[in-house]
Amino acid sequence: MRPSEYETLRPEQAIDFQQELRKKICIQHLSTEIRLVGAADVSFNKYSDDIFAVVVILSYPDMKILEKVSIKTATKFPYISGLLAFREVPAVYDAWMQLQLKPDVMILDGQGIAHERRTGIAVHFGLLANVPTIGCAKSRLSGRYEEPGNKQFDESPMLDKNEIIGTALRTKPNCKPVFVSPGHKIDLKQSIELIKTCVRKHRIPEPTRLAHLLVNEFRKGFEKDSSIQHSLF
DNA sequence: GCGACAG
DNA sequence: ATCTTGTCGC
Repeated sequence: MRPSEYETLRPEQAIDFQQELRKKICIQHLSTEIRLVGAADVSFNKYSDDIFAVVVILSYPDMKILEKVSIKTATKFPYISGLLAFREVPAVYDAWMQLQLKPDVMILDGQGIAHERRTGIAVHFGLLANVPTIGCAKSRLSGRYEEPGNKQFDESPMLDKNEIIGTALRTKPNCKPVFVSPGHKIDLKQSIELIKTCVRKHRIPEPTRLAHLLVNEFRKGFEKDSSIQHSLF
């Protein structure tokens, strides 16, 4: 099924689709050298079906932006906890297809296998685009965990049904941890290491943080001011 | 039945 | 996620 058809699915059918995706999950060591890291984020306007998406490609571990693709489309699928991918992946995939550079690994804003059916947005996108992915979420969806220590890079495993599904990672002292879990074609240990390497001065790792800033900047460029909105893009 | 609930 | 100013902490 194509991403553009997701909006035709009812929640129950989306869950069935996830059960199929679950059979294809591939969590393994990534042996290729990582030189390019990508990140995606989406943004919305309240009460609107418009959805804005940005995918950025950064050099690794330098964290310099090498490419950016911004797109604006529409979404009918509502936000439902556990079914986030059906709302956001279509737009991210549109942007992905327009990239000149393809990253060695992509970071998605949300969970990887740290999901009730192990099919968070990072797993979903990784299988769709056939690219290694990591889920880096700002909050927990499923799984239990002990609060990690308060020193930088202290971590604590996320457990669900006797499985380690991710790690709560303290990227900055006195800041809430981020929740890291592998999505596709990479393992948890490598996922954590890559996220650590992408952290600079902020709680959120650079690729995701920049994608977030860029997509909001892109969205705001469409705000009411018909007189100049064309000259901006 | 009640509480939890990525973005 | 979005709506929003000042404000506390490093």
